[in-house]
Amino acid sequence: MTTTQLRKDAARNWDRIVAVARDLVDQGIALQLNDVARRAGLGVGTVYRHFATPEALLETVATPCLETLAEHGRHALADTDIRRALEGFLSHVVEAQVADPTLAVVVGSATDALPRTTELKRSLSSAGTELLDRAREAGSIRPEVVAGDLVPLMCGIAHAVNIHGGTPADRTDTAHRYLSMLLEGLHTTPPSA
Amino acid sequence: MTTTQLRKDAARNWDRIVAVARDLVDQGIALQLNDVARRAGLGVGTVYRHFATPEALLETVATPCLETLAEHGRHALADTDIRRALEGFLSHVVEAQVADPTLAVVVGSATDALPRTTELKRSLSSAGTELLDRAREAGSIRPEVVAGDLVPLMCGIAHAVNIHGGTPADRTDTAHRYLSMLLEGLHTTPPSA
Amino acid sequence: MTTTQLRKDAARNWDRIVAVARDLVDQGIALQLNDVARRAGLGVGTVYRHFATPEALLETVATPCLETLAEHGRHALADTDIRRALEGFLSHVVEAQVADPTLAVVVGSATDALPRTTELKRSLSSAGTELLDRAREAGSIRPEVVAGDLVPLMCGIAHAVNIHGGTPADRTDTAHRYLSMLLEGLHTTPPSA
Amino acid sequence: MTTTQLRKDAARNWDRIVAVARDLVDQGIALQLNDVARRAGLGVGTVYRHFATPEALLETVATPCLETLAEHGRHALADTDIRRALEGFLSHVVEAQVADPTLAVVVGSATDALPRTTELKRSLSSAGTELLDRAREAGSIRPEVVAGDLVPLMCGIAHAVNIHGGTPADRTDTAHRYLSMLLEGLHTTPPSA
DNA sequence: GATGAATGAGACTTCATTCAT
DNA sequence: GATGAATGAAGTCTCATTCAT
Repeated sequence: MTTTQLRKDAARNWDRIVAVARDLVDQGIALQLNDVARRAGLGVGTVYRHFATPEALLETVATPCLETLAEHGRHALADTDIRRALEGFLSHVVEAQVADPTLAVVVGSATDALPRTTELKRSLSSAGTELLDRAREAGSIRPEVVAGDLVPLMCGIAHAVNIHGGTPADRTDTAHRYLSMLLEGLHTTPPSA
Repeated sequence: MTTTQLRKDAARNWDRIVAVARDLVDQGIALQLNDVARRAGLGVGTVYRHFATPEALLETVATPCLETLAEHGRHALADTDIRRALEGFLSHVVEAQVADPTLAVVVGSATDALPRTTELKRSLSSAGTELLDRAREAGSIRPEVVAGDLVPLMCGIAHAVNIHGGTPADRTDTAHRYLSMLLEGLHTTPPSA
Repeated sequence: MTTTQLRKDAARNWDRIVAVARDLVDQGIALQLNDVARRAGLGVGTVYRHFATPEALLETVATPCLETLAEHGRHALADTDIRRALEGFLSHVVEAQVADPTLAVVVGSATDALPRTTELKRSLSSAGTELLDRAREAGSIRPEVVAGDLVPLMCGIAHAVNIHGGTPADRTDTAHRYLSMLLEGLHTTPPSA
Repeated sequence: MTTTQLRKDAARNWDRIVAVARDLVDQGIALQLNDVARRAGLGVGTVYRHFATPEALLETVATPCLETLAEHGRHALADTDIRRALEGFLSHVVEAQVADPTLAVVVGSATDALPRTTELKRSLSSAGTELLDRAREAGSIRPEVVAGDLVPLMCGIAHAVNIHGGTPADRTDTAHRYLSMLLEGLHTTPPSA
């Protein structure tokens, strides 16, 4: 019950808008509320009523992914293998960012349009921080890496993958390669030592 | 003498346009030729005569930095310390990218507006490739890192630094930290081993 | 009722735009959507919403005349006097073209912006073709005149009248004179023989 | 000696400009003095010095054709076969107009940029008038056709041919067909009677 | 709530003409 | 005379947002 219950038709419109927006971002098309409205077969005003700004819509589109990632974070925190926990979590994050163009924007942005976004980003951050701190305390991570570096580094990898380009499968591969390079660098000793 | 030498007044305008553009990009303002013309106190047509597209102007603004980097590349190739050569070169590249917002765009773009840009980017690429190959052959770089990864990774670091934020000095620091993490990951053995 | 019916205010604007455009073409001023918007006291966007291109507006302005001509064509086809039918129809066409500058452009253009225009031009063409074929079969038209000549010849007469100039009344006279010369030439025997 | 003798280099430039302009009009490209200058490898100022307006250049390009036609007019006036004289002259005029896009514009225009153009147009007109008057007096032309109709009718035919379209050869054919239709209409009795 | 017409600032670009060199 | 850089008005078109229906 995060919000007032919408009337049934309003809810249907909300769903259509979000679905259309999801399609657009997946095709790499920038969100324009007019455009979204036209494609959804709705009036512009309706879209504006539901989403005051393009950012709000974008964040709404990104929310399910963020929720999934937050869920992964919670699972990772329950993992007793400290190293595997951190690496698995970061792996999920990078994979998601590479697969979903909205994440890079939302995660990298300093300001949020929706409280829910802020909440989810905080949840992700704190999971990452906790996992990193544990690893650092366990001596498997170099001490100069701090919590505030995680988000930038993940966004950096996503960006590097975008520059590198390729098919979706290539991109996932590249993302894992880059992440593993970075992890090498973060660790005090190579994992395969 | 109908060479590429500009008339004195035209050269003055060219300089003003580039200077204004440089100011704008340093302030993080997107280049718009109309806007540049107004701020430079020139007619729009004048700006268009010198720079057919915003991209051409942006690349012109970036050119001096690219030239400096290319020069560094040539120096690095003359260095007999293979590891120092590569690291020094990458360090310069990342520092420049972090200090100058135009570089990230120009280096990361798949297409160039000016032949000079293409030439410089190629020069940088080949220097990087050569340095990387030498290091790999010397056994100090993991074999899975290939030449095509250098540009994406440098852009990724620049992006990470932008997300991290901070004062210019902070940003330089962060860039070096991130680069050294990456280098750790690229190397077969830690440098301080 | 999401039909093509415009909202009342939108319809009022549509009418104003078309009226302004009609005034302009009657004064021999080329249609420019910006100009039309200014004169109609509307935003440019409004004009663009209604008419994507100057051509679409021009054709809309021409449409009523084309419809009247098409109607004449249908009447002429019902006339049992084959010669009178053809001559009356062409007379109407030439008179209209001379009185309305939009017709020459729309009729003479190889491409149409509006489907309605294409439809009307086709209707006119087929009426003309049918009337001409009947006359040729009746032996009153020289066999070398084919359907594809009608439109060019009508446009040619309109153009000749424009070159000749004069008051509107003069122009109508001239048009009839030129048409009757042409008809003399088309016929196998002079009508007054 | 219609003009002050040009310096040799100026004459060379003049020739180049006219040659380039001729090429352009033959390709159906509108004359723009900037464009002409660029293609001629000359400065805009040079073109402006020689031709104050695009019209002046266009008329200069058309001048040789007009002179040839005027010459034909003089020959026709010497022909004792009155009918052949008129038809031959008009045939030349129409053929020229169809082959050379500049003629339609220059002949159809009410105002001239160059005195030479006015002179040539007058010469053509008077030849046409004289030939027509002779034919009318000889009783072979309907009395209602007056001298002022010749230019409009020739332009009308040229325009009709343009609308009709086709290859250059087609166009010449069409022009002759249309002219012979018109001549049928102008004559009191068919020529083949 | 839903609709979509209206708005108008503002970006981009072209081009005829002038004038300093 | 020749050059071509500069000008800037004017046109085209887009789009985020508002508001009457």
